[in-house]
Amino acid sequence: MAEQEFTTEKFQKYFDHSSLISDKAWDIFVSKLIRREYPKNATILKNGQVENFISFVDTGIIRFFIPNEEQEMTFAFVFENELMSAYDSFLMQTASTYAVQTITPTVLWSFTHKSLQDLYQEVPISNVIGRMACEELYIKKTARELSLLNQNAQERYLNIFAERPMLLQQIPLKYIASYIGITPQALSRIRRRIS
Amino acid sequence: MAEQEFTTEKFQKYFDHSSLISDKAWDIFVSKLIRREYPKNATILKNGQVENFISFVDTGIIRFFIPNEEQEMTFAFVFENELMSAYDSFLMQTASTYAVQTITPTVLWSFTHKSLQDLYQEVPISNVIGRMACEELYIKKTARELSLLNQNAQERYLNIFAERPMLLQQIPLKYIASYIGITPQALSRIRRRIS
DNA sequence: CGCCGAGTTGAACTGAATCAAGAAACGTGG
DNA sequence: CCACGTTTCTTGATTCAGTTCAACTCGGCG
Repeated sequence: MAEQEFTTEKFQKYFDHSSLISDKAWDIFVSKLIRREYPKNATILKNGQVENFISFVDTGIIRFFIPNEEQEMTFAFVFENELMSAYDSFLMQTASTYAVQTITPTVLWSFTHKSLQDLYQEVPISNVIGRMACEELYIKKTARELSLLNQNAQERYLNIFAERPMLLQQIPLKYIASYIGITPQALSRIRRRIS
Repeated sequence: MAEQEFTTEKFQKYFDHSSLISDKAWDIFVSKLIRREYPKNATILKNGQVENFISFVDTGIIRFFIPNEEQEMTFAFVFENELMSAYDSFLMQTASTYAVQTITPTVLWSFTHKSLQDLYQEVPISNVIGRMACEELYIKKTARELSLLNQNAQERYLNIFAERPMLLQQIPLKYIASYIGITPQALSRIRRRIS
């Protein structure tokens, strides 16, 4: 099997820190997993397409953005050991309003929509996957909403910096700027002020 | 049964617009529903408490806010025919970082955390409830994130106004201001400019 | 009747946008 | 491996939306 040439170790650690899931269930999970690999700056999902996957990021950095506006807007980053999906598109199986792209070379372990539905039927405990995806994505969005409401740009930048000091160096400033909600110029000035 | 004195009609319409759910399943659903009623300005959930419910708003307007900061911040409104929960607290069963309060007299139909877990076991289709809650809440948050990122205060106000012209009149301006992310003074000026 | 919170209005200030131009880094082809 | 062009980042000057502080109005309620 293709899967066995690569390790799903990180994936398993992520989902089963408390070892609730039997070996048998794991075998089924893993049999449905698809390994996807991308170089840097590769498009994972175009806006207008329907998201077909919930993916675990084994390696790499990914960004979500809205293109075609006068200037595109990056509104999310996903890092190693996190779940990733254009979740609203995935849930409703409707066209995504945003696009997804790699920033660095990326390896994903993905469930398709169909295989996840199958899993829900076959292996009740696989609900943890759907639930954890929802939890992770929802909690992140809540945190972000609050950050956008009651922090200013500099505070937001310092926060990201505190959480991901080194990863940040791999992300172009203009993406970070639009994520923070300011222009690249403004972010450049903030950076100078800090150092 | 207490439930039968009141009508769960709106609730049923909301969940079953395509009549997928059998009468039998509905009976089980309804048997687990708890009716909760509040006057205006009543506290539904204090920050620090664990959210025990996913609720359907039959009647009323509710706000979510973060208290105890120098000035509290309202970050969400929920209206009639929508689902409502301090969902991150509910999912993880951890203390909520925010509080929930009624703005107008309110009637909720609520599932407890426990009864929802039971339902998942007994009635497979009840997953639609969890999924629809997640969908609704997630999609709302996504829309809001984008609004906070690429609209200014005036655009955000006009949007709410377009979506909920009359409901808005029932919500104190200061709540709307903090929801939009500006001061009441600034919102007052925006209003004048518009009319 | 007077108080109090909510909303309005004004003036000074500030953080970030915009416009513009230069410096540094990056990739591609010769 | 260098030279070139393109993109990214920095810096400056100006403008603007929204904050802050302060005073005043209005409506509801004791």
